[in-house]
Amino acid sequence: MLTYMSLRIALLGLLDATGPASGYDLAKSFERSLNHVWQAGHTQIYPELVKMAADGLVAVESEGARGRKLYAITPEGASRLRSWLVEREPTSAPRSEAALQAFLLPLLDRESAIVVVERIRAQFAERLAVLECKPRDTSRFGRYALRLGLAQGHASLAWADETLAELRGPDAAAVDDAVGRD
Amino acid sequence: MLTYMSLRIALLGLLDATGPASGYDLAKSFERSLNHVWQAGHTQIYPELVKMAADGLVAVESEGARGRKLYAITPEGASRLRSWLVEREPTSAPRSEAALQAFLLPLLDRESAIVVVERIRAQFAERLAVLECKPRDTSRFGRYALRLGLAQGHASLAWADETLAELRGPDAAAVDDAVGRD
DNA sequence: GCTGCCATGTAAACCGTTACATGATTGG
DNA sequence: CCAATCATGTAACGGTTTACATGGCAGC
Repeated sequence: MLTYMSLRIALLGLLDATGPASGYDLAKSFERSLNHVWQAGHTQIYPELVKMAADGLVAVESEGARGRKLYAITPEGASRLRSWLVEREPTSAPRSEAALQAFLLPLLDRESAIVVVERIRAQFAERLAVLECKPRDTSRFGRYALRLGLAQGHASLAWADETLAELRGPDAAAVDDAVGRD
Repeated sequence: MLTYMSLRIALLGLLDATGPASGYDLAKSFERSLNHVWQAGHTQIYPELVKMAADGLVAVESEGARGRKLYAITPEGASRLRSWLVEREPTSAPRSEAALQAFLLPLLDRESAIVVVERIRAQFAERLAVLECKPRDTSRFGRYALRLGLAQGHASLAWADETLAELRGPDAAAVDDAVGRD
């Protein structure tokens, strides 16, 4: 019955933190700063802003060129945002294709398993690289989530390296050392 | 256009690994072994099995008492499963309410932030405790995913502890400043 | 004039959750 | 006999993705 409305919260959070913004701006913000935490495209954002305006959580502050509409958070919206943050017990619905592949690894022969783990590792590494490019100090907003992402990313990479070492076996250890990781 | 069909893969994986099973059995398996990797309830599983049978990926092997239907994976299904595992580049669509709360922490005053992080920490700890209860050696199936979950869980807990220390610690003034600014 | 980005939206299809619904069997 | 568990399903709703669609403005 309960709808979680996390998309609303994310939008309210961005509006509260960075001031009035258009749907377009918010979509960009999702791409830039929130993509490792929550995802949403403009096709989800535009209708949601309309509904949120109807519910009094945001208001159109001004309309600019090219039909650009600037939304601002209302006191009601700011209040709801803080209530959610303090009261909401976070739920986790893990759905990770990488973890699913890891789960099913024993179905494969050793060679194939190594290929799969290498690909998973590459993806973890890429994700981590993206996070490590982000400024850690300048934007204070989102820095806790950034650190959480970094911690999880490093742990995931370490898992991939351990798993590869195990799959390649003790004989391969010497080769590993000589060639280096990755 | 492409649907990822990860639910199908998960079902095929379980059928391949543990032999023929009913929808009910599969729902239990999800709860028991796959819940930290992929989630699905019986209302999703039953219709999906019917569609998979129509597509020739599984077949009803026998019907037992109480209308119990035993599904078995077909050679076609096993082949598709392995192709997916070897070829599929895993995609991640992160949607974590805990991370969202972490992201928005700077909106709160120090006291509230501590309460929120404590709750997040408790949930990470609970998740980890569940994983640590699972047998690590007996069932080799799923053990790689289990280790991945443990690694990520420990990293998440460490993040919570560090964050709490920072929020409570002598640097806490910096957080207050950050909240006050802008 | 063309390319690319700004800026907004709608509609259909798909995936997942919640609620509803039914009946058989086992153990106390 | 009653409760719990086994066992299967359907329907409605809501959230997400993909595809479609439009037009303004800026720089080359």
